[in-house]
This record gives sequence, C-alpha cells and structure tokens, in this order.
Amino acid sequence: MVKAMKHGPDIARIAALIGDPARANILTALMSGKALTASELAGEAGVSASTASSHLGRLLEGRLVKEARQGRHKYFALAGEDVAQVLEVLMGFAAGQGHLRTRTGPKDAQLREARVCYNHLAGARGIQLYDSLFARGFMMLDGDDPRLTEAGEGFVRDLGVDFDHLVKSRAPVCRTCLDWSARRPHLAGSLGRALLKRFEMMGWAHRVRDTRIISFTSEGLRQFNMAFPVNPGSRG
Amino acid sequence: MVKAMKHGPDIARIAALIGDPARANILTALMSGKALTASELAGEAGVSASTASSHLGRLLEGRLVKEARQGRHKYFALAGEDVAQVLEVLMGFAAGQGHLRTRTGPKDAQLREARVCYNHLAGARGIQLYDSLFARGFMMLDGDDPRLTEAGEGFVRDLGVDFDHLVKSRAPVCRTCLDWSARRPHLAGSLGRALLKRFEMMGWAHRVRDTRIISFTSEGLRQFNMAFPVNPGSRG
DNA sequence: TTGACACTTCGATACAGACCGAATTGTGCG
DNA sequence: CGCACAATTCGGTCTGTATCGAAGTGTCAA
Repeated sequence: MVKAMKHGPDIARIAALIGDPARANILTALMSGKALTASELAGEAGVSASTASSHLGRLLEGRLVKEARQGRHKYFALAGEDVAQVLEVLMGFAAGQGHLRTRTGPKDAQLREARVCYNHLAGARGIQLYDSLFARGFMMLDGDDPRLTEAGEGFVRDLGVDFDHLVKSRAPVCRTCLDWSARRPHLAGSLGRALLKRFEMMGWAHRVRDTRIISFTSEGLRQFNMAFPVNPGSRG
Repeated sequence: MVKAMKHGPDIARIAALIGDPARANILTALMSGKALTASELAGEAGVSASTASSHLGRLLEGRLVKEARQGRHKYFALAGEDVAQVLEVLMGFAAGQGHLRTRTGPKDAQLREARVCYNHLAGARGIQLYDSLFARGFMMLDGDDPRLTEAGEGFVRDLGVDFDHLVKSRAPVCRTCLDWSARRPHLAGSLGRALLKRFEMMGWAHRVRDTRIISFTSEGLRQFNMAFPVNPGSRG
C-alpha cells in the first residue's frame, strides 16, 4: 500500500534526502561550488567510500547533485543554484535556531566575514557588494530577480567583467541568494560568480584551501571597499 | 559513539524533521497559518492519533511548530514565519523538479491563483499585489526586506489597515516570501497578514474551508485589480 | 459523578536504510 | 601487460523510527 499522498509539491522527498547527516555533510561541502570527487566527499561526510557512493547515487537520482566523469575520477557538484539556495535557507533557519553543530570558533568568524557560496561571494562582504550595487543605482529589482542598470553594466565592465559573454549564455545573470549568517540577500547568478572570479584574478582575495573561507588581502580589501562603498551618504 | 560533526548549522536535523511524509503533510497543512488541532492534523497526515501525537512532539521539540492549549483541544501552528519561508522554498524547489505528488487538478489551479500562505496572500494574486506596490512606488527595497514608502503608508491606510498598530508591535511589518508555484516573491509580514484580513473583511475574498484556497468574488476581484493594477504603463 | 471526547503514553512490530568490508569493475600510469 | 587507485556492487548486520492498538490522563459537559 502506497503512502497517502496529498496535493502539493513533494517536499518530504527532498527534505529526507537532505535530512541524513552524511548527505547533509556532502551537500554542505559542495556549497563551495567546487566539484569534489567521491572519495573526498566520503572524507567530508565521515563515511566509507562505499557508503558515500550509495549516498551520491541517491542524491543523483534526486537531482540534487550532478556528476562529471574525468578520467578515473568522478566529480560531483550541486545540480544548480536552486539547490544551493535551498541549502542556504535551511542553514539560515538552523543557525537562527541556535543549532550550530559545534561551538563557533575563529573559523566561523571568517566564514561569516567572507565565504564562497556556490562560486559566488557570501558573508558580510557579499552583502556589502549587494547593498552597494543597489545604493549606487547599479542594480534594481525587476520582478523576482535583480537586474543591472545601464550604469551598472558600465560599472562591471570597468571592473573587467566580460558582461557580453554572461548575457550570451542562457544562465540567469543576476539572482539573489539568502545568507545564512546574516539572513540578508547577496548576489548570485553568473554575474555573482564572474565578480568573485574577477576578485581572485585581481589578487584581492583568494579561497582558503579545503574550506569555504575567502581571505581578502589588506590591499584587496581596501580596493573592494572603494569599489563597493557602504552607506554612501544616506541612511544609517 | 556520536556521529562526527562538522562545522556549520545543523541542517540535517531540521531537514530530517521535515523529511518524513506524515510530518511534511502536517507542516503543509499548517502553511495556511490557521492553528489546527492534533486530530485534524492526524487526518491531514493520514495517520492515527497516536502517531500524529508523536510527530507533533518531535516538531515541537525541533521548534518547527508551537502549541496552544485550549480546553481539551491542543492547537498547533507553525512556530514562525521563518519556518513558513523554509517550507515555501522547499516547495518551490520540489515543484521545479517536477515532483508534484499528484496530477495537477482543478484544485491546484485554484491554489496557484490565490492561496493563503501563513496568513498572507500567495499565488498569482499575491505576486500581483507585491509587484503593484513596487511599480506604483508604494514599496521599495531597504536592505533585505521591503519597506513602505510614505505614499505607501497612506495607501494602505486608505485601504483601512491600522498601520500604526502594525508598527507598534515588534513583529516585522514587511517581509518577502518566495512563492512555490511561480517562484516569485510576495508580501509577507504583519502587513501581508493585515491586508489579507482586510480583503476578507471587505468581502473581496474568503478562504475556502479546509483548504488553503482563497476565492475572490467577481466584484472583489474587480476591486482588487483596481487597487493593485498590473503593469501600469511600463514593461510587458 | 459519570460519560464522552481529545490527547498522550506504552508496548510491540516491522520495515527502511545506513553502514561496513570484501569482491568487482574500470581507468590511468609505468 | 600488470600494478595502483577510484569507484561501485554485493551481502549482511544493525540501529532507528514510523506505525498501530490499547490503556492511561486530563478536560469539558450533563
């Protein structure tokens, strides 16, 4: 006998998928946006390779992750930004509940400051970027998603972003993503990713190996603050 | 031996809570914002009273729902808007995956048109309301949450909303909530709730008993469309 | 007080699935 | 070719928990 089904989206199915600790660890690890191999993910999740393989199979079937074979390795990544968004919201809620899994250490402070969230900038600096773009009239809300204004297009071009290339691909350019540490939106989408890549290329910041932390150099932070000033005059 | 814990919010804990079909049904039923009794929820979930009681205990412990005793009844409701938001995002993702649990029927069409989401208006009409407020300059984005402009305050007062009362309580007045059927934001917060209540009081619409559907009268819809016009001139 | 009803607790069952180690398949490197 | 390594499949164990009915607790109304 099949379980009685009610109307509406099958929320239990995907929540159950995320609800296993090993799988949740895997998904959290993938939030960096980097593709990881099955063995690396097994290590992250703290389970054996065979167990991880089983989990990855289920995540694959549930369309939460996608795979890419490369030689004898198999790389896994989140299936899309919407998955990342779901995870961030979940993290935001869990963090709000006070259910942090371990005491907050210096590492967590760095994570709140600046971290990578599916290849775009999150944390305090991510929010600063987002707010600054709005405050200076470079971005505005267009229905659901934000959109660059004409002035904004010029601005990101000046920063060295190949904007035409972004527009050509059919991936959404601007999206918002909810930040779990501050519960504020920040910029996702292909533009969000391009900007982070640009910051790294210009040497403003770099990813700390094996973490989601983004570390700004002091000079890089100065430049970043100049490019994305906060509260340019108006409200406190 | 305790499961190895990684850093970050405990996302698995809450996802697992949502991940059981019976509990998911309970939570979905509570998305109407109405408080329901344990037996009603047992019926919604399709399980026995004792099973439902057990589930409710766990949801309570996990802070996803809150209880209110009233005589020999015990009413349950979602613990807060953040819970509702998590559920909507999850629904949005699941719907996007095409994992609707049943074939979409006429009932689902009505749900997409106008439904209650934790006591505020969601669905096509909810999005219309949200967009219209922005388009007419009655609302603007202020950091994370939207905010009424001065003109907007006057507008909702004219609609008969006791705005001062809303401001006095410390609950957030304006919040956004992501719509699962259209993947667009709509207005939540105490203002969102107050507006829906106002529509009901004015006889524009009423909730269909035992569902989350909101049914507009033809005259009510006319008034609503006048109060919240779409695309007032600009883009298509 | 007694009965009806709402809800919870208890005991027992049953099933799902998380887990591991060993064996297997597949790929790249020497 | 043959070794090393990545990943999966298989068989088996075991814990967790969803589930129910029956009995227990509490509340309201005669």
